[in-house]
Amino acid sequence: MADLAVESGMLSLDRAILLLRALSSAGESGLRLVDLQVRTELPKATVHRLLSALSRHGFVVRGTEDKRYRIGQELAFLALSTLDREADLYVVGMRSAAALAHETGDTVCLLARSGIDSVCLGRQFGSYPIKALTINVGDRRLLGIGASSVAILASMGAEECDRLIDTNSQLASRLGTSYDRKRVRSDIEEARRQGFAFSDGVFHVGVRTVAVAIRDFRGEPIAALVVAAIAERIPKARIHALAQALIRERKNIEKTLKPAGRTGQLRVA
Amino acid sequence: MADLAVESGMLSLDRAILLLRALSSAGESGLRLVDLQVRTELPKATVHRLLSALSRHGFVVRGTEDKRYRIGQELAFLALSTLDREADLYVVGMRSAAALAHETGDTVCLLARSGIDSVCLGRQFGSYPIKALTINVGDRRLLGIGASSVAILASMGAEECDRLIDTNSQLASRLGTSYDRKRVRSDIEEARRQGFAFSDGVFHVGVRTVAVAIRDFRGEPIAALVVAAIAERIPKARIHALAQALIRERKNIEKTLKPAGRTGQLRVA
DNA sequence: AATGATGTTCCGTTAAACGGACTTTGATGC
DNA sequence: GCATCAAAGTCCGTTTAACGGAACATCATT
Repeated sequence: MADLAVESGMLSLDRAILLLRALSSAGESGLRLVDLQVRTELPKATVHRLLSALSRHGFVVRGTEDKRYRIGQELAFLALSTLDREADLYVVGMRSAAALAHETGDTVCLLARSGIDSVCLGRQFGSYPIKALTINVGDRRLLGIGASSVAILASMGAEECDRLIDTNSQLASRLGTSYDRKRVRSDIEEARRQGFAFSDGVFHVGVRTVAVAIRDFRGEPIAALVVAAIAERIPKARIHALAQALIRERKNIEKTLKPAGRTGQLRVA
Repeated sequence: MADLAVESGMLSLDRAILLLRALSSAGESGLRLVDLQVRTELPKATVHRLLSALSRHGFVVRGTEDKRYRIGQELAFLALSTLDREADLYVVGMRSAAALAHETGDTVCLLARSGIDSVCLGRQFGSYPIKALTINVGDRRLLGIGASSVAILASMGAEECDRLIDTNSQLASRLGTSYDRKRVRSDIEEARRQGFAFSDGVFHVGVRTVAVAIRDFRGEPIAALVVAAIAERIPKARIHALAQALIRERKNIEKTLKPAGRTGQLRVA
């Protein structure tokens, strides 16, 4: 299973969560049993058994017409109770995102790290009429793809970073999507040197993005802020100004998050 | 474990979810290991083992200061991908809730059924200056407590209804909270006769509520709409008018939900 | 320092998950 | 209609990994 799972014990749970992650990445379109087989490298019977169990609890649902598996409502129901906690990543992050969107005129996204990928928590649009809609709320992307996840990789420990690149490139090759290790590594180098990540059309041609990672009190990256716009809006000369603005907001966020007693919680309201 | 778990196989997963449910009900304040022991009637070692596994994945977190367990962010991250689907319970339900709040001037909530309890999905306030804040978004309540969950119980099959009353009263007694089976049963009778549920100060004294259940295409109750206000606002004479309005919206919702191909999904936006 | 309550780890037992092989379903083509 | 293939679902003997009682550790309380 290419050690996508975490270390020790509670195997069935690990696998169940592996499936949920895969389904979550697939989003609205859902996945068939085979797809999940490929993605998780689990035997068919196992996938089937786990999906049945997850269905019973409403964590997974099957479409009535197309018989694809999708994330069920129960997950959201359980998560709702976490959605109105204060002083957490979402509230603080989105405040910064809004400020940046207003200031730059471009699209700003807040991403969180989640296992081997990043999730888009929210977006803010600036006033510039051509919006770069690179990512939707809830979208997941393997760490390594896009400036924001490069920024996240760049600010974590080298071992973990390497492990993730390995895992993700294997997974990507299994899925037939592209994941150029060398390129990812050099992007990370670059990001470490510069203090921010920059990407030019890796995901959508003609779109440039600048990103910084946000770290928790231990220094571990937990999220990222990214500004996106069409290439013409982000000429070389502007990159640094954007980076500065991002770094400023990063500082704000980290300062606000620091004294939080409990681990930062997501808020969507 | 008082058969809180569902039938067959995948025991560890069932138990893990049992824990998540308990933690979700507890909300912001979290729970200690012992509390979870009591709530789930699982042996200490088992609870501990499961919690460790859930922590590893971020489904559960422990406060850094107080060492209580709470629902982690990962659940919300996975659920985010379901949050922007169209034509689903949340969108449709909240539209009705808004209409009712506007029309009645009172507080209207949309609840969904989730296992042995109901979850508040959203609220809408009317113009009347004294708001009945009986429940917050994400709050869970055992089915049987409050008009909305009585409405839900009243429109499900008798066997399932009985089973739930048993399970919930046992659970309530374990937790030391009140759950009067006889009363619940007679409330349900009443609701069946009337076609809506009414309650007077069961949860908060001085607050009256009127509720109807919302059923899916199979006729199974999946949600409820409830109007809440201080007792003076809901004299006998007004109950029927409120019920009529609720029933009207219930029809709207059920009609809209019916043709939906995929199972209704939650949307929070 | 002692007591009680809560949290964590150990480890032998055994039931429960595992997964290879087989069966069923259903779509596509001749 | 029948044949063919892919995907989904089921069976069941094997073995592993979850289970949980008990011992140990930690923390709070007086």
